[in-house]
Amino acid sequence: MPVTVLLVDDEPLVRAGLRAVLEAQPDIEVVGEAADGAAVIPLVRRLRPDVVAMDVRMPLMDGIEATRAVLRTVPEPPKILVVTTFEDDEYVYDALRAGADGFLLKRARPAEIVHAVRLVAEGESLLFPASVRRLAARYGDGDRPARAALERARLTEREAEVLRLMTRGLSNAEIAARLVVGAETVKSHVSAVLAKLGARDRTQAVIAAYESGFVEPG
Amino acid sequence: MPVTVLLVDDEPLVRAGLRAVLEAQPDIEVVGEAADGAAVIPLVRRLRPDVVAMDVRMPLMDGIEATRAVLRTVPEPPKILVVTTFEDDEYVYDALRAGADGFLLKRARPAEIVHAVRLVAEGESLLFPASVRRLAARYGDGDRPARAALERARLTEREAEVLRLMTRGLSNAEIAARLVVGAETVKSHVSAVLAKLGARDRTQAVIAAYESGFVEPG
DNA sequence: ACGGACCTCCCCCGCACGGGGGAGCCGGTC
DNA sequence: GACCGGCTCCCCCGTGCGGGGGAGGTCCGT
Repeated sequence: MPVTVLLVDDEPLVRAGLRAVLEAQPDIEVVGEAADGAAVIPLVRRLRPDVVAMDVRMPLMDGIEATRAVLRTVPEPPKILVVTTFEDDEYVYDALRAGADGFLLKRARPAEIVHAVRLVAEGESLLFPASVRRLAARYGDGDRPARAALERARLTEREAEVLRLMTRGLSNAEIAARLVVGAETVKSHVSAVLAKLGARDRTQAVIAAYESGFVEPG
Repeated sequence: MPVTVLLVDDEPLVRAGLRAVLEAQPDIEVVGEAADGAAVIPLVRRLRPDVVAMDVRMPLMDGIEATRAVLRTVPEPPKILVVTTFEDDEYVYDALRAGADGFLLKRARPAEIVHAVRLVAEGESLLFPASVRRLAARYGDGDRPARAALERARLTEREAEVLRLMTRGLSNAEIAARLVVGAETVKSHVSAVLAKLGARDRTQAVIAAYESGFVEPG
C-alpha cells in the first residue's frame, strides 16, 4: 500500500509543487491539502495520512503549534515532516521539541523530497545538516521584536478582533460602528493592543500583525 | 495557439508548482525549464516562448541580469514575468527598469498566476497583480477609487523609499531624519503615496504595501 | 463572598497627521 | 528656448489619534 501524505502550506503554489513531485511516485499518494495549521487536526482524523508535510509559517496556527496539537490529540498520529525555508531556521529547534520527525528544505531537489517522505514514513527521522548549520550562523539576529512581542502578547478575544479590523484599515469610528460599541471603547481596546504589542501607533501594530503572521497577506 | 512559457527558477519545487498550475490551463503550455538565468538565452532562442517566468534570486545569473541579457540580445524577445517571494523593492524596480513586463509573487493564488501569464502574453504589463484585485474587493462598495488609483500607482523612487520606511513603522519626523530632509518634504511624499495608493491614512498605505507584496512579511 | 479578568464607557489633553494650497530648483525632453 | 516631472520646502487648519486617568458592569474561579 502506498504512503499517504497530507500537505499543509499556506501557499497554493508550494502545495501544487509538492503534489506534482510526490504524485509522480507510484508508491506515494497525496490524500489532502490544508492552507493552515488550524485545519490540520480534523483532516488528520478523517484522512489518517502516514505523513504530514507541514509548513512552518502559516497565518492562524503555525506548523509548530499544529505539530504539537496533532501529536497531543490524535491517537496513532502521523509522522510530521516540517517543510521549511532558510528564513525559518529559527523554528527548527522548536519544531523538534514539538515532536516533528524530520526537516525538509523547500529548495531541495524532487528526489530528496521524495526520499524524505519515504524515510519518515518508515519511521526514520532526518535532519538536513545544511539547515542546522545555517541556524548557528544566523542565530542572534533578533531584529524581530514585533514577532516576539505578539507571540507573548496574549490578546483577549475583543482585542484580537479590534486588531483584525485595524489590519483592514478601519478607523476607530468605523471599528466602533462595526462592533456596535462606543468610540471610547474602541480607543480602550486599541490602547491595550498597542501596549501589549509594544507598538507606538496603529501603524506599528498593523506591521506587527503582518510580521507575526497574525494576518495573512495575499 | 497556446501561450508558451519558459520557467526559470533555481528551485525545482517551485518549477513543479508553476508547471502544475499553468499546465492545468488548456491555453497555456510550459515549453521548457531552466535552473539559472545563465541558461536562459540559448533556451529562449531555441524555444521562442511567449513568456518567461523568471525568478529573481538565482545562483549564477539573477533574474534582473538575465532579463537585461534576453532583451538586449534576442530579437523579438518574449515577455518577462518576474516571479519572486523575496520582496526587495530594489529588485522590483530594478526588474522593471531592466525591462520586465510584469511582477508576480509566488504566494499568489493559482488563478492569479494564470491571469498574470495571460496578461503579459497579451502585451499588458502589471505591477502588483494581487493587490489590485484585493483592494478592489475590499473597497468594492464603489465609494473609493482605490482600484484605479493603485493601477496607476507608479511611485517615484523617493515615494517608494518613504513608503518603505512607513512600513517599518517610522513617523514622519523619523523618516525626515533618516532621509536628511525637512518634515514638510516627508509630508509631501506621504501625501503623494496616499493619493497614488488610494489610501486614507498611513495605516492603509502600509496595509496596501503588505497586500501588494511591496514588502515581504516575516 | 471575594478578587480578578474582561468589556464597556467617560473625562481631559497634546500632537502628529493629513488636506489644501503655493513655490523654488533641477534635470531631462521637445 | 519652453516645458514638465520630481524633489524640496513653506503656510494654514481641522481632527483623528493616543496617553493618562477613572468607573461601572458581567462572568468565573476559589
